[in-house]
Amino acid sequence: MNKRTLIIDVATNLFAERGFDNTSIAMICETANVSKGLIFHHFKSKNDLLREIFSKTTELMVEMNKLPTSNQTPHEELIGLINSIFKQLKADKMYFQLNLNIMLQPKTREVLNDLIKERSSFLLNSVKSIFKKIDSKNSLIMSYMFIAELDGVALNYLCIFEKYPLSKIKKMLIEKYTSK
Amino acid sequence: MNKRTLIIDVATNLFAERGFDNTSIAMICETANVSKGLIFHHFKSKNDLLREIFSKTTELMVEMNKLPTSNQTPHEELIGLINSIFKQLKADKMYFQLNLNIMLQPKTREVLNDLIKERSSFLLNSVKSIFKKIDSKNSLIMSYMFIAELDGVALNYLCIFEKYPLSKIKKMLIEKYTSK
Amino acid sequence: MNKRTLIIDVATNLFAERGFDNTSIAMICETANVSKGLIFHHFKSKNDLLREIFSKTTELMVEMNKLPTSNQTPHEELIGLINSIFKQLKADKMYFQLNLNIMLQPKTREVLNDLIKERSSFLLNSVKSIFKKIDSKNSLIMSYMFIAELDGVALNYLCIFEKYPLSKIKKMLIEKYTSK
Amino acid sequence: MNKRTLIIDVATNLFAERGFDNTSIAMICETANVSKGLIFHHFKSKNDLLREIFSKTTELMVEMNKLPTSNQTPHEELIGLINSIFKQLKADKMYFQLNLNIMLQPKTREVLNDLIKERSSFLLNSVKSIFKKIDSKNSLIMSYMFIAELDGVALNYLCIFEKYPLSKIKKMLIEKYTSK
DNA sequence: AATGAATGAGGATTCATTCAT
DNA sequence: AATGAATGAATCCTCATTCAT
Repeated sequence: MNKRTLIIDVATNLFAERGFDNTSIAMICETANVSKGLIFHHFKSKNDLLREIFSKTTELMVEMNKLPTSNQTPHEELIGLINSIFKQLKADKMYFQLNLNIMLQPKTREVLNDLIKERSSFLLNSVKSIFKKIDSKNSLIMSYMFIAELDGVALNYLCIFEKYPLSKIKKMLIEKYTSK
Repeated sequence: MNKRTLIIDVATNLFAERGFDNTSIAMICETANVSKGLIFHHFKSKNDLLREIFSKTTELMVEMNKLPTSNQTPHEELIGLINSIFKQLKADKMYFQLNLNIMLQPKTREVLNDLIKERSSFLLNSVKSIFKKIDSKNSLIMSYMFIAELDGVALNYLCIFEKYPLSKIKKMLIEKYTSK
Repeated sequence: MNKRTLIIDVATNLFAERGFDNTSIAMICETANVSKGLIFHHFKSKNDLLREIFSKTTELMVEMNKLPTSNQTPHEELIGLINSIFKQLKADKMYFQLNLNIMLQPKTREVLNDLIKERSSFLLNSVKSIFKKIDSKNSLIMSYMFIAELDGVALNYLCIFEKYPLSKIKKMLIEKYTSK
Repeated sequence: MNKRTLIIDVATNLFAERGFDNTSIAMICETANVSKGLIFHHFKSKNDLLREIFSKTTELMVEMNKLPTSNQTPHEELIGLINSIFKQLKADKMYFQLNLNIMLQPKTREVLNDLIKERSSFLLNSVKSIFKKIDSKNSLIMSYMFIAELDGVALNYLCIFEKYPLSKIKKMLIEKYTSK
């Protein structure tokens, strides 16, 4: 594996597990078995490394949204979206936590400002393009609400409640967006 | 004003504006015009100061929930809750951000672990006691969903979207919980 | 018990157990259940407290040497001295360690300089007055040797060897100073 | 000269002159003209630096004991040992004081615990292997006594008496171990 | 005699980053 | 591409001491 990629991988995991501020370059070096020099050879700074990681995730999200949904009804599309998000939520807890984390911390927020805007407007548009087919007049507000629901569930599941009834919540959401 | 209280006040503001990790003790001292020693005289550590701040907020939330709602229908109670939360959300943006922030960062999360559990279970029970009067069978899951919606809105409003249609969202939520 | 005495007692124990530098005034306060102010009311400084403690020990040693030995031979006197020192060595390990400790550390050494000289010359004279009765010509050098032996045994017993054959060493010394 | 070695050298001198606790990292930096960072780049901690220094001394002692003594009688070996120790005692007063000092202070003692045991058992065995050739039955106790005498003399010379008759003491010891 | 708030200097350690090789 | 020595500012925290009450 390419050492540059290795560094990104290791850093992503450590940032997710320990937080950005609480992960030192030295720690990344030890875990990845590379020298400090190499990290600064590949990335301009620690912030730069974070930006790269954030971008990668955005790219992945964009990619996922390109999947063909041509012969699905908008409702089916929403269900598909819900399913895939809940699946990931379970699989990559840490990863989600990292993404919330760095968007909420003032310091990292500033560093990622442009990338956050870019990603969130992409997300909003993706969802809106589905809701438009259902109710073109209220599509914007319904998209905001849809995203809020999913983010809220993620937040509560990941960081607040101990025994979160994730599947029941999912069922409830699916029902809601099937019938409506 | 008591210097101890002053320190808490100043620290709360700085933590909210700059994040916990990115606020040094020195910065708190300068802002509050007290010596470093005094902070450690009153608080065992920086973490301890954070815990005190977090606890204070919880106390405030508990206090707010004690307000008499005896002659309200459960639906009216929910509307009241939504209204008060949206009002605060607008008034104390930074404060909400701090609370999300420290619950999401692994390091602070660990420090506050017990207090987070305590607060969230109190919150869940408060909401559940309202939903029980509406639909006792599904009260738990409906409470989780209600909290997720509010948290999601807060998250999106505070940290993700730039021009968030907060009042429209509020109206939508109130409608939802009025009719049902 | 007088609080002044209490402070001396507590400080002595802590200094012995943890070393002078590694014992903070705060720690003494907690252990003795007195305020910081009180310590500085009774003692000019931490160093002053140490001097008082050191002096107390010297006084004790002087006191012990006043015991009547009128009808003993000089050899019997030496045996008595050896016995009493070994007895104390076993009983007050920590206390001996403290005394060695503060005489060896440059910082505390300086603080106690005059008191150390005072004590050691008293000790030397005490021992010499015994040896004079045995061999007046070599009494000085024999006294130095005698003290070195006892100090060396104490040092090795207290701080260096794990299973020190203290009683065998004692027997050997007693034999040596009986026959000669 | 290698900077790592320089740091060890400077630290050794300062620890000896001022005591471990009373020597700050900053002081070492100034004296050695290196940055604080470099010290922590080469040594995990201040304690780690102390351990390294202590180990070095032990190594030196082990090395010295490897000198060929094949055609010497055991008595000659003892005399040689006494001579070399008294020579060093005069030459490296500070160094000896440091070694006594750190073994007596509870805090440093704990840090060096394993190394102290290692060194002292090596020393005991070295001496014992000589005494075995003289009096195999009492070799252990005689070794303990021999070490106690030397340590006691060192202690008294270095830290207690002002005008110590070192050469007379040495002569006395040599006589004792020649005739016996 | 006794308290505890308040200070400020100094402590070890961490860390992102640079640079010569 | 890769190393690791070297830096210096910043960080949390400790501590003896003072002072008003």
